[in-house]
Amino acid sequence: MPKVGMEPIRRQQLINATMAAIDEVGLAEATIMRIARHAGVSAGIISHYFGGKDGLLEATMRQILTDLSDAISARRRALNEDSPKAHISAIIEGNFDRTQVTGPAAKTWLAFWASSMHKPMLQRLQNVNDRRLYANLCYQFRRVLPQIEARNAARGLAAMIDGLWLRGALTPEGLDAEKARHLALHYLDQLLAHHEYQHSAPAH
Amino acid sequence: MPKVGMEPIRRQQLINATMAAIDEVGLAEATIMRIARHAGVSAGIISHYFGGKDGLLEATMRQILTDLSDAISARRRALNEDSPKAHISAIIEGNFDRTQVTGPAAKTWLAFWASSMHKPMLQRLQNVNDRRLYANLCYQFRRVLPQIEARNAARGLAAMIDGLWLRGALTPEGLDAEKARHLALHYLDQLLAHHEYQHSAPAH
DNA sequence: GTTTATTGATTGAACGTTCAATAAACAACT
DNA sequence: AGTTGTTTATTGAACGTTCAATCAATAAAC
Repeated sequence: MPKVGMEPIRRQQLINATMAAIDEVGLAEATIMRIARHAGVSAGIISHYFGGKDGLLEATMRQILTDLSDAISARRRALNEDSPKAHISAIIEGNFDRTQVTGPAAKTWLAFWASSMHKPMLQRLQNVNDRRLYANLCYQFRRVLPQIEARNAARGLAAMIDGLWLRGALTPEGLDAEKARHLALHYLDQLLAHHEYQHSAPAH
Repeated sequence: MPKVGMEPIRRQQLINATMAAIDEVGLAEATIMRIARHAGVSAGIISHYFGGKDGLLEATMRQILTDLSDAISARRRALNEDSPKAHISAIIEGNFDRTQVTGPAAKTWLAFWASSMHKPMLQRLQNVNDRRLYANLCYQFRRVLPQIEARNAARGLAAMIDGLWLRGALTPEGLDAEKARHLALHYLDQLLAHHEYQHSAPAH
């Protein structure tokens, strides 16, 4: 049933099928036959469009990172104030975006995370994304905190976000996005309140 | 070279070899032969002592969890005060114990974490350990905070600890235990300070 | 001589990749 | 409008590899 212009459609189908398969049986048992069956195509097509299994996995991780990045950017662009707290809140809420946090994406994310320890290409992707998050947080915190404190705040908040993700992916019920958001935002309040206190009541 | 009473020695050798192999090439490529070579024995011995690869992996995860538990228990037993803060600090410091945080153990830990999403036995082990940590934190926080706040504090601190672990396992340089401890303890101070403030200066 | 410990070749299953075959869609030409 | 040739899309069987598990053989210790 070949039609022209199938490439972008098939690529997307196969990426989605990859996440579905990983969600279902894990990365170790996500064979190309299982992924192909999920997408309703034959196994051979994967090598045709992605050059092999590794290419498909890389493309899948790329998409997850892009989606996350987009979710954060969209929220930051929609802000109507420019305060550090508003920006950081947007970053937090983007990280717990529905599309990111739900089922397949979250488990695939964690699977790639573990896998990236020993696959240079995945490690590179993960590293770039990580540094960007850290740099953004650092920049915003720096506007209201001394450098050392800003770096610690950025490290702490990044760890908190990742930890909530991790625990969300592991619990069978999935991540409670609302609770996670609340905990992260509360922590952010504490990080910033510490500053407010220093500056609004310095004589203490 | 068979001597009698080799069983406990071989079991420990193979468990250590498993962590070394996972640290070296990751869980996916930690084959029976590679693990056996690390331990300086033949491949067949693994099935002999552990009934198969799965048995060895389960025993390895069990040991990591036991070591972690012991590190925490030892620090709590060594306390000379009974305050919630002292107990929770001991839990934090136990989690960032040297033997836990260094190289092989940390990467193996994360690998099992990801793997436990789809292997019921590993999931069970991870779940038991998780609930114990949460219950302990909850109990200590409950001594100085209202129940809802205590639960949130426990969830937040658990997420922070896991997040720091996760990021430590992923960075090529390994986890900076000192920084991690500092961030977690600082967060703990904030969680408790919030309470102190409410109770020691209620008229404010 | 029996038990305990260990080896390593063998087996069978599973996987990713390749490629010749096939078929629909399109283009050119009558 | 119909025929023919070319391109694009897809299949699935065959191939070679890799792995975990098995087990008969072996050797030290008792």
